[in-house]
Amino acid sequence: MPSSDVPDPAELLRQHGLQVTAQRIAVIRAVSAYPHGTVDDVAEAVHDDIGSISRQAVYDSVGMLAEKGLIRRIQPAGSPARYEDRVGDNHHHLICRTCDQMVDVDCAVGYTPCLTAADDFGYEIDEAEVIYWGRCPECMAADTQPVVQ
Amino acid sequence: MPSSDVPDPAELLRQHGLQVTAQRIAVIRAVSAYPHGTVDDVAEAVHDDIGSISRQAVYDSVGMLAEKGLIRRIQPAGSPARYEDRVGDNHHHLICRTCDQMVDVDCAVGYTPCLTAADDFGYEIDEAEVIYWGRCPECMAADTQPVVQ
DNA sequence: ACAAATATTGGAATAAGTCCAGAATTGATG
DNA sequence: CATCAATTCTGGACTTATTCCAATATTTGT
Repeated sequence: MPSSDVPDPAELLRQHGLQVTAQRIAVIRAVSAYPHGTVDDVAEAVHDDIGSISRQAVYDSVGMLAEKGLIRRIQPAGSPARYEDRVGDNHHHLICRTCDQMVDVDCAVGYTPCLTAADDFGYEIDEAEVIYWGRCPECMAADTQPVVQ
Repeated sequence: MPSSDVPDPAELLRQHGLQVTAQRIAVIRAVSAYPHGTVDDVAEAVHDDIGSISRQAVYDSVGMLAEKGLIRRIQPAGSPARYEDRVGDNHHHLICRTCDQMVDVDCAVGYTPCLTAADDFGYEIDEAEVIYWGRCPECMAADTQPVVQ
């Protein structure tokens, strides 16, 4: 992707009424570089990028960015919150139960909600979150290796 | 449901090779009485039932019961782990983003996985977890009340 | 340059879950 | 019924993830 296609983080922040700070720019870059990263992953990447950042600032930044729709917050069962910059296509995730590896899976519909509940109980449903669980090829291969007696 | 239809917790435990203890029986009863309860909810219910139980014993019990398929562990984004005794029908959940109220939604298929990923990446998929997010009727009504200036 | 508003810092605190040694209980066995 | 091994429970300590908070720093508009 040509660098001209990568939106300027500072511009993104301004467009959404957010103050531009070095920390926020670094957080955006970190989330882009490491999809599905945790706050710790992001903090580490930011540390490598601009030298240092408080955990509070990471929490504040990802929270604000997610609220504005600039990044997406996901949190599969048993996981801390994770962040990705692939937004707007309602893609799903496929996660290995053994090694926790996660891959993106396109949504057949492409927007929310992509499923209809059998009964909506009068709720105004805005999203059908889908997570596919299973085992990745590597863990399947490792699991079925013959046991040496 | 006639009480004869309610499986005896002790018998359930024995059938699954688990030792029968007062704590485990009380945990099973608590999860049945309070679907979608957290460990704290269960501990409180058990406390009312048999007087006392350690948090560790609650964690151990629900963990073991879930492993054996006697109860189900769910953990929507932003929530601690929750437990329910409605197992085997792959039902989904509908959660209010405002008040966190959760209701069960029947699965159109009734067994896992109930959806097919656009690309399975060679994974062996055993479940498509679906969570519907939105706002419940009460929160919708409260939100659209005219603002008195 | 200045000042208000916002953001960051660096801790303290809370919530959720795990680890652990010792005590208690369960259930098989004789 | 007594005994004992295995398992479970207890009551803390500990870890991870996230939030709270006062003081300080930075951004941005004037």
